[in-house]
Amino acid sequence: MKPMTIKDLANFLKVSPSTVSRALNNHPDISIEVRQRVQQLAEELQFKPNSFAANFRKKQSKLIAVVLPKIYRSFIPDVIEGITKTLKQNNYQTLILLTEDQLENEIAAIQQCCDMRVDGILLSLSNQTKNLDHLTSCKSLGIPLVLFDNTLESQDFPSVHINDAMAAAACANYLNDKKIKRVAAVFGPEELNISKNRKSGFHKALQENIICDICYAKDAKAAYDFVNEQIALHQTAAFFGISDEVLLGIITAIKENRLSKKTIVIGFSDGLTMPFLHKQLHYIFHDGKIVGDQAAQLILRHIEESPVHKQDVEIKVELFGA
Amino acid sequence: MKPMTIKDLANFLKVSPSTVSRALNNHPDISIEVRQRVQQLAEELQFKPNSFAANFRKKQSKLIAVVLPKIYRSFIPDVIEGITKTLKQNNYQTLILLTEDQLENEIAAIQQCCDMRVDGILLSLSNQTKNLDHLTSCKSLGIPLVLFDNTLESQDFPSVHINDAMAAAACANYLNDKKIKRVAAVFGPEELNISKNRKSGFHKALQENIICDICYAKDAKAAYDFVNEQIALHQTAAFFGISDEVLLGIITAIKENRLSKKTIVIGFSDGLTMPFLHKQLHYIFHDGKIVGDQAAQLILRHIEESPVHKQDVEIKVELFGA
DNA sequence: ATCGTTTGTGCAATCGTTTGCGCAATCGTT
DNA sequence: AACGATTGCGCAAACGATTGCACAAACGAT
Repeated sequence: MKPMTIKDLANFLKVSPSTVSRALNNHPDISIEVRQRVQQLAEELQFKPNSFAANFRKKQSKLIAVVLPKIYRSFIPDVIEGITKTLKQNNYQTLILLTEDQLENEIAAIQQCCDMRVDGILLSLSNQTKNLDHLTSCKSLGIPLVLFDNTLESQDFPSVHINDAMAAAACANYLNDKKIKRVAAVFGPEELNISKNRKSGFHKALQENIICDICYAKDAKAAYDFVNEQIALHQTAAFFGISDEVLLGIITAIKENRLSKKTIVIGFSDGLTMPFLHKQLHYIFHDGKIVGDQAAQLILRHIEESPVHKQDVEIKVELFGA
Repeated sequence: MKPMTIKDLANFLKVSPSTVSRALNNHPDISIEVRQRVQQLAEELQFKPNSFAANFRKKQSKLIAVVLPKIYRSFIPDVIEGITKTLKQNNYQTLILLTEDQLENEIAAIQQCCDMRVDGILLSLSNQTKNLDHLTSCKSLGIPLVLFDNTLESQDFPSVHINDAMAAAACANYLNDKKIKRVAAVFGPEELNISKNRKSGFHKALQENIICDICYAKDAKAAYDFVNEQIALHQTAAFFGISDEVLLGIITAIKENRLSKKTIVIGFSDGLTMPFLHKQLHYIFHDGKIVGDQAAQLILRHIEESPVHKQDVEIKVELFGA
């Protein structure tokens, strides 16, 4: 048997389809009594309007696409959680497209989003992405887009992220206060904007008399090797790690060297695994849920109040730890 | 200016809209020449058919919903990666709905999926879910659904997961061979089917003369506390952990007790963080990508070849480690 | 009683693609 | 040459909800 339509409901109630439609949408033109009668019957019969038809007519999908490189083990899961939660509350659904850090996939994903007429796009750039040329189609189609996490400065698209430079500076200042002589700093892939910003913030704040060895680690293993090396060479006793991934390498290395007690470790973390693993960890609590929530709110604002002036969101962070 | 339609293209090419539509869809009724002319112009003008209209007409969304409790730090990210990759290759997009382990959210999510007419649903049960009654609407609407990871036996819906009992038995056998006297086994939340299956498999295989202390840990901290306790009480030197989460607790505890070298740790892991953290770890490699890929393939089969006979997929796993 | 308003409802067009069916033109067979 | 089969394309009717507009009824004010 065919699914019910608005017409069926209308025939049954002896009103016109338009009335049913309006009643269901709480249109003020319809009298309270009729509205209730319609809604009640719809409820009883479990009638669900065909969303294809509605989307088609209204030209909106109630879909927001989240385009990102990969669902890493930390941070991103929280971001997605934050996004879906906020979107759901506003009757939007979340679409996930992964780019695997390939620019071509990112381009294809954006194209895909445009083709399927999503109502908005949340984008975290691949680390191959050097400019925003591939986003022109969004712009011309009028699809709102906000950048989050790994972003690029842009006139056209707002972004949401923490103030990486300032947060990294806070870490540097902590180390300054500890009067250390030397620190080993581990960043992520060099091309990532996050790496760049955190690195420059860190360096600007770090006192000049502190020697700083640096490394761009693509994964925990690379950080681990670097740390072992540094310990062997300089008995380094202070480490800065840009992410949970590299902190894992750092912490594993100092534990294996039996140095966990006397070593300072500081960095960026989502506050779960790493602080548990190493109780003395000091960290900038980088809360993905907030980033996700803010990004979602921003895109919703752009969807609903058409031309909003471009405005970035900068999330405040704090230094936590023992 | 309005976006182009098939009609515009048709007028321009002096053919009928139906011809354009068929040409674009490579319908064999259309001659090669016409087909090429149409496709070429479409390409040049960057014409994209309105997917709302197409979906509406064809009654399909090309959307698969993935409904799951939460994006934990391990395993699930891989599952999602596997799912999206396979679906994308088949021109489907992935929708994420999180239930936060609440049955009511799960019910609402399923309802939502039905309302928006997704083409299929991949569901990992919340741990409050004791039966599959809320899935009847999918059944009656004919929306294919496959269960994955945390599942329940069902006549109606196929499922994909590893053979938990057998994998846990493999761990037990490893311990049998090591001639240990005592083992502490840490499971996840008691109500999880995964916990139940792994536990019973483990116990059935474990030799009777081995003393086994068990614990249901809701997180790493609980596992950690339990392990510390066990070490204090019995100098336990063998541990079994059901997931990366509890393994983190176990490993952290034995490291803090300076026991990492002489202690056997075995369990289920996604093969990333934990084996890195503890090089001596033995683990059942529980690959989320494969689970995701298989689940996606299964749902696609159900969508495309209408009534497929119900058939579960059991993924083979192996014991890895030092 | 008459003439604006307001209020509530229905009519019918519309969104853009797909698809069943009809129909010419072409082809192959005897 | 005549006839059925095939090929290639167009016509027009869907799909089901939304919405601008028309319009009747009810109302209030003069």
